[in-house]
Amino acid sequence: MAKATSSAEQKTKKESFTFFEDVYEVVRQIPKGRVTSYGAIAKFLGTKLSARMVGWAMSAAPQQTKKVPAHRVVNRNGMLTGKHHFATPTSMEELLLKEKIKVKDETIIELEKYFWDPSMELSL
DNA sequence: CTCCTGACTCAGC
DNA sequence: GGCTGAGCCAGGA
Repeated sequence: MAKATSSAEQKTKKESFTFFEDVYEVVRQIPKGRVTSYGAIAKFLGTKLSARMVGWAMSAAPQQTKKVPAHRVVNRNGMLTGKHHFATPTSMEELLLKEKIKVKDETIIELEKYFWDPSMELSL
């Protein structure tokens, strides 16, 4: 999908943050009660080899003007690896539980059931 | 400017 | 079957 920031994406300053916006945008499009992995987003953005960048971009998510449901983003195993980066280490789990997502021991149960692949959903 | 680290993932042992 | 190493890009010290 084309980004609406095409005009604001000019190289006036830096084009690096483009990657960040893409990540946030995808994450924002995650339906309620669904989750995705860094690798899925990374692959969707074409940086499949750098899933770290996705998670790293998430660390800057709260810095963004627009809120990003980073709690819906987990690692490939469904583990809430980034819960410690939230306001509280339990906020992520609680948010997921509110989404009717089963979380046990910092890990999402039946991840494939809640899994939401951007390259699949947004591609269709 | 160089080195290290990081919310990941895969391959190898 | 669990641990380690390497690859990825970007930013901070």
